[in-house]
Amino acid sequence: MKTRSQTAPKPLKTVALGPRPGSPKRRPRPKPAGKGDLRAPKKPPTAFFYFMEDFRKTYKQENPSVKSMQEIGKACGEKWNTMAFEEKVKYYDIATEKRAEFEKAMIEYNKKKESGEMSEESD
DNA sequence: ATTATGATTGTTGTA
DNA sequence: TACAACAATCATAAT
Repeated sequence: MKTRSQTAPKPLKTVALGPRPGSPKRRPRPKPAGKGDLRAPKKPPTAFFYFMEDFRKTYKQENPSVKSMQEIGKACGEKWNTMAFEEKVKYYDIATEKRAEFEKAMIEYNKKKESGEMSEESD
């Protein structure tokens, strides 16, 4: 089975990967306190995030002194850009599968919503 | 105690 | 085509 890098072949493009034009402060995330749509499937992490999961472990092992994620984030980005495409494909595959699952979950979520989630809140 | 912020790239939706 | 917003993480600052 070969790597099904469907979306992998071209990680480039999109908008300038460098300094994005006009990047104002990202709006603060809504407080999780409101248990509104906890059942709504959230966007799956991207390949980069999966890579970060592994990277964090390694990074912490070699740099137990590091504290915040910011340094790790930079290190991740730098490493990611230097990573070989073949190694990236591995993460792209995971992300791709997760996206498919996410879409499926979204469909079921919509169905459930129409089913009776609106009038009766089980649980 | 609780919440927002900081940085990183990828994916997606909208105009 | 191009931009805006959001995904996880977690120490830190602020209230």
